[in-house]
Amino acid sequence: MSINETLRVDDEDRPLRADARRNRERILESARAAFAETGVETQMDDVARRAGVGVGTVYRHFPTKDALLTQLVRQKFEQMAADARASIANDVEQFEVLEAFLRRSAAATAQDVGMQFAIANVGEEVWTQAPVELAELIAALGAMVEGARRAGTIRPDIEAIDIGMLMCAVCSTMGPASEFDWRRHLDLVIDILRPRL
Amino acid sequence: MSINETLRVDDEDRPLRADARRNRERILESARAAFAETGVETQMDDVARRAGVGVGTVYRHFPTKDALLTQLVRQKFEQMAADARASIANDVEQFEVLEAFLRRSAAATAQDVGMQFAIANVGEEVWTQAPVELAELIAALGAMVEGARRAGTIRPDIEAIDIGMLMCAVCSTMGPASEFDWRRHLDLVIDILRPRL
Amino acid sequence: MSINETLRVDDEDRPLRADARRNRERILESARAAFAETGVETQMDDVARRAGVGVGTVYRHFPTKDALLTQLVRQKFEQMAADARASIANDVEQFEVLEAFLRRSAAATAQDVGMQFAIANVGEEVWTQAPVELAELIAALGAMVEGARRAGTIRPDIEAIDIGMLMCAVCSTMGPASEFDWRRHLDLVIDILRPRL
Amino acid sequence: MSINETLRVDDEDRPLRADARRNRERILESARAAFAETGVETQMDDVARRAGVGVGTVYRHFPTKDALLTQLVRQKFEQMAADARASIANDVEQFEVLEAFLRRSAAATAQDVGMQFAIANVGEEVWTQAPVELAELIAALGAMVEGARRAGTIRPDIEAIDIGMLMCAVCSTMGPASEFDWRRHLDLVIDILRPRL
DNA sequence: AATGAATGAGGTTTCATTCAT
DNA sequence: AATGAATGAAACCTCATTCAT
Repeated sequence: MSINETLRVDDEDRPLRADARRNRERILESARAAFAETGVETQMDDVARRAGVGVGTVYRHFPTKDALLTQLVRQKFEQMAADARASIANDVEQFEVLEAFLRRSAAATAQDVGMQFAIANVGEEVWTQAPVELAELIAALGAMVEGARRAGTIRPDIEAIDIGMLMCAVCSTMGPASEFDWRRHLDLVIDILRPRL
Repeated sequence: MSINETLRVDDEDRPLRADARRNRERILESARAAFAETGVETQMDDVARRAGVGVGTVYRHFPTKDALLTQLVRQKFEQMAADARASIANDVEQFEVLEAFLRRSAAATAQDVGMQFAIANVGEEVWTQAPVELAELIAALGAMVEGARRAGTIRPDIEAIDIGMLMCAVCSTMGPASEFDWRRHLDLVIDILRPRL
Repeated sequence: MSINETLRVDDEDRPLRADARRNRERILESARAAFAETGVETQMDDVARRAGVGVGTVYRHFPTKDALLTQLVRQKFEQMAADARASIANDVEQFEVLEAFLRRSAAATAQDVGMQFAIANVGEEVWTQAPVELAELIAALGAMVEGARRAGTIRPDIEAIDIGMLMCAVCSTMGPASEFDWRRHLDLVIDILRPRL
Repeated sequence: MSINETLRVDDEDRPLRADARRNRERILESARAAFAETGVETQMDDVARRAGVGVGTVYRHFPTKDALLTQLVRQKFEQMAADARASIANDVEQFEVLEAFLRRSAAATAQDVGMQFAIANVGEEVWTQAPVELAELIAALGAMVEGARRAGTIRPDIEAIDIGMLMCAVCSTMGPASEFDWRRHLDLVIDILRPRL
């Protein structure tokens, strides 16, 4: 969670009281778990129960079920972006950095497919609800791509947004009942990224 | 739609009365449109209204909202499988056949993304609900892959199921609010399929 | 079924065509079985299916579910009345005739409790729907009571209607899940009827 | 209503908030009235409207229409059992106590026949849904029977369960449209209970 | 600030009855 | 006369959200 996040409520500018902040964390945590298990149809009461608070409290922090879900999405992208930025710092060959990042991210998502699908089911608007975090992620990916391109280790026409798209695609084949093998999918995708000999 | 489909009800062996068959068609057609527009939360009453029949009639033909959705899925796969089979008949280079099929299918799905997402939102079980149609589609793809492999025009480790997976992935990036360009996605995917030089 | 019954439809004065009469019989028979098994919530479609006719045909014969049930009630009382009348003919001690009749009727009803409860659940109006048949039954019981009273073998203040009431009461304790032993109930009832020493 | 009842929710161990308890009472009261008037087909919305609450509130207190009905049954038996126990306390001749109890109970039920029939129509399972309360009632009746038997004022083979059965029978002849005179029925029943001279 | 009871619009499904074939 | 497809008014129940305590 970003520095911004821990210090401020969504719309107001007052920092949260310590207990309120703790509640907020617990709610987000419970929501993540709940949506992961039950999918979008998870009920707000469930989230509240898991967090050990009343529904009212959940609503005090997130005015809407959608708002809660959105926050979850934001966090996810934020974490990925942070991870991506951190990777770049390490001074190694950039394609390898990128590949490692993709494998790490995919594995992480696979841990949490329920959540992933819950998010997807909200509808497309999710993307538009976390524009900042998404932009940051794309930026970080852009840096990797740039580095790799200079080193000639990536297919030259690949852009950062392509990477995002392909990752999303890989995640889309992860469902628990999925007939598909997302690791195979990821391998193929990484192959696309390599420059043709 | 198969011959079976148009002539018989699911469970019984009597052909449907002419008017009943017409209604059934209209319901399916309306459902397709409705789900495309409104997504899974489309209400049965809406479907009925669009089809110009009472809800009861919808329920007479499809005992459950899920059953209706399932039938839609079945039809979709059936159509794709039919298309795929028809393509093979034509005696041309098999990779080209495959590529053309993929472009056609993707374009068709793009016309109907709402439906696509409605289906996805039912949950993963969809796959298991149209096993026959799916198997037929995979079989047809298998024939193309086989032909192309013999001709050396496809990456040799590609299997029919990979094609299915990649197509699903492409479709998953189609959403109306999607930031992504599925045509680009498809191009990349087709590139994966080609043999490395 | 009375002579009246077999020759005429409820409201009209034309005799039924042979096949129509056969259908009517089958519907009544099926209805009896269906209500016995499933209780009042039996659906008209079920009755039709059992009878091997369409719902429309059921409705042609009985304008209403209630009408069908009513007819069943009528038949039941008619049969009992017929049985009662027949018993009297035999020239034996009248209390014994009565007792035998009660035991026979109760046993018969016990065979068919489902039907019995279906009838009860229609609501009280049932009584008012078969006034003629009921009156005939009461009349027959009256004859027995009269005979027994003259012989001094029945408690003198007992009237025919009391017998009807007590029989109904016995039947009400017959339910399949009933904790009660209706045979015991019947024994007690018969004891009431005897004159106090 | 037992002390338990008024202080606690069915499944949990927390006492109800004052307003919730009040609502619960009102719902039960309204339900009693509604079922009395309209019978089993009374709709949950009606109950809610009468109680001046939303349907949701009714469902919060009683998860099912059946659960609501069951609670009504429970209360009824509980009240009768309480009445029976209280009667015993008074130190008079036990047959008279029993007779008075029967007359009181019958009269009370007669006030509320609709309810009585609503209950009956749920199906036989009602008995099994209030086993505790029923057992308590039978126990109390047992005490009376025992006392009377020792005093020789009751027919010696009568058991408590017989009393229960006969009471049910009397109630079954109470319907508003009933041709029968339940007071007469009750008189006859009480006569059975007396010892033969 | 937190709680959880209350709300009630709506969603799916049923089934007695009608009516075109 | 018979058929069974169509109808659509309910019925029950859910759950996001509000609001009194």
